[in-house]
Amino acid sequence: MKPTVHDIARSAGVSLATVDRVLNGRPGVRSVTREKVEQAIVALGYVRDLAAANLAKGRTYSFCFVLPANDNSFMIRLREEVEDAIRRSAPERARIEIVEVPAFDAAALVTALDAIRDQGADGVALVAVDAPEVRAAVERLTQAGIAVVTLVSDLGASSRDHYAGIDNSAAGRTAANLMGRFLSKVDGRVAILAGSMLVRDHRERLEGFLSVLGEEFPRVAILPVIEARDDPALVETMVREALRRHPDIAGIYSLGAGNRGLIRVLKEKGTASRPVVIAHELTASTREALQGDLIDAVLNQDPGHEVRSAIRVLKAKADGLPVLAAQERIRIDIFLKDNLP
Amino acid sequence: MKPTVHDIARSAGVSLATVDRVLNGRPGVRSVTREKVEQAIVALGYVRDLAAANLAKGRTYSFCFVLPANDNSFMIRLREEVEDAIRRSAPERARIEIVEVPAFDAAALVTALDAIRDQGADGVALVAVDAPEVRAAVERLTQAGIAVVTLVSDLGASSRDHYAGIDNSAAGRTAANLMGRFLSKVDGRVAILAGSMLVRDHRERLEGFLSVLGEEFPRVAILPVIEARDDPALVETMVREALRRHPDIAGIYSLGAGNRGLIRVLKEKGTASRPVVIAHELTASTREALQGDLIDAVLNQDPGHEVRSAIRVLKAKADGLPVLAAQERIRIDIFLKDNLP
DNA sequence: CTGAAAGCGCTTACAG
DNA sequence: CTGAAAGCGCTTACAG
Repeated sequence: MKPTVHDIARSAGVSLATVDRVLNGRPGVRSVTREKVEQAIVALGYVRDLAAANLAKGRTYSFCFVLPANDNSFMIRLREEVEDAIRRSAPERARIEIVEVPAFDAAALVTALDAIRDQGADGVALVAVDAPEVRAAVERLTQAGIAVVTLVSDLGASSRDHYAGIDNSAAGRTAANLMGRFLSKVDGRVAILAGSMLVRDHRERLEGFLSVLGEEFPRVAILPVIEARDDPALVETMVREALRRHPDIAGIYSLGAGNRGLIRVLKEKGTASRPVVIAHELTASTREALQGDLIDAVLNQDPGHEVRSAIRVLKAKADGLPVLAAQERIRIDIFLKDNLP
Repeated sequence: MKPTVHDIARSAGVSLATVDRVLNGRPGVRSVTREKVEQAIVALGYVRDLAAANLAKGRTYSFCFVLPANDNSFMIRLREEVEDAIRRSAPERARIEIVEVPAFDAAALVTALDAIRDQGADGVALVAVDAPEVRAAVERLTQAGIAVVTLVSDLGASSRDHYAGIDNSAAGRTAANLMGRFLSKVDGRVAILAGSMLVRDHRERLEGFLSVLGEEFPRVAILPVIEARDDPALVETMVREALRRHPDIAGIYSLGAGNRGLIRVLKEKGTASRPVVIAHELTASTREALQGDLIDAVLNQDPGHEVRSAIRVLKAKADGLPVLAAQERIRIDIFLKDNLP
């Protein structure tokens, strides 16, 4: 039988309360007593039953997800995944709330984070806007003992406990590698479509893409980055304009959201004469475009995994437990039309 | 406050024991009583605390992993992941055992499965050899109320509860798509390297590869499949021989294991004059080959995810709980040298 | 600094 | 068919 606190108490000749004090590193135990208990613990090979502990504590976790009120498909999915988690969280003694803030708005994000700190919570997950004032607000949260996980987009050099998202620089490099190999002519021109350089994920993808393309496919020319705020309508206009001005565009790397707009333009061009296209995030529209041969590859991050991972990490932090790095690494999915889930 | 069994008992005017009987669908409750309780349950919006239930039951899960005694890197990793899980399983009231059986040996697998059924267990995970007698043994397990999960390689049309592995047909199709696009000449010759046609995963990869290559890259010629039993030494000999007989091989798809042998041959040829190579499973050697430009892409399944997923599913089945399909889908990782983890 | 007792939410003999 | 009581492994006031 697995040893319990009773076994330790008996073996060390102390009471349950004392065992508990030692187990939880609480003060008020003479060091001789503490040592006796510690010896019993290793001698018996005791490992504590966390479920029982949490039950006794009546512990219920309280987490908050701060999400941008962005209406692109990816953010909508992300919100749905959090809502699903909320539905499942009832039996797991966790209370999860969603707070929406305007997209790409550091000030609003800071206000929301400070409000959470004032209310109190065990942990916060946020899609970070990469700005000094956000860094400072996160610092205030961690100072207050609240665990912080960045979601989807990270915050550079901050005190957040964990980042639940993909390596965006690797994603950019991967996109460049595929783009270079998929281009039929070695010396085409490539257009890059981004949302905003205010968020770190877009900046990192861009950087990664440019570096690999520059090193390994030096004859490919790159047009100035098109910044379309992840807005389908704006994307559509700007891509149309770019293709008009540069009819020889051989490839498009869409590293942000709003791909619906891009796909409308591609559809007009037709499968045969469209450029090579690599986009991010598998949504209803990119999936359809992949199947309809309008897009060549989609790099994806799984919002369900990100949300579940963020919650697992917040729980582990709240319990003071280590996180299983391998389990929490969010992978870059590469989808061709052949491996769509 | 979340309602508990006490609240239901009070609200329905019955005892805890009766509430428990209704909750767990146990017999011996008059239907009037049962209905009173059921009404209270919905009225209060009760949801049971599984952790507390398991604690009270003193439930401890007993699972068994049946793994092939294969010494390729992938199987070694898989075993290590199970061992890690065993280490972590102590606090989670689960007892997990590993049983080793000779690789590609249906009879030995059947013997092992029947032994487990006789001993008793809550669930079994096995790397299936796709044979009728294995199917029958699995049937006997599920008949005995033991949950069965196939791991890495599935068992066609069987009564297994779940498959924790990738879609191998999609993996083969994806490999073909990449191969077709990566080949510099549209009309090269491609060699295929497999382990054994006795395991379903290899057969499915082959099928998927051939179908996409045939449809989308019809001018690519395919050489007869080389079957090398996942054995590095054998792989080395056979690949060397193939390259000697067909010096014009432009691509190699290695859909099984034993890639160390393949990589030795590639190293001799040198980065510049080697064929396009797509392989499976990220191991120390394929990783190094990817970084050293000896391999172009590696399709991977994450053994850690597969093992953890198998355990989650076995637990859910043992508890009679639904599995979260989205969470348990094992993805095909595509690694280029740019997105290595 | 230490311990006896009650309790977390559920289940399980046992008695009636 | 139904209920009172004890217990799962841990924690928490409270008393000393």
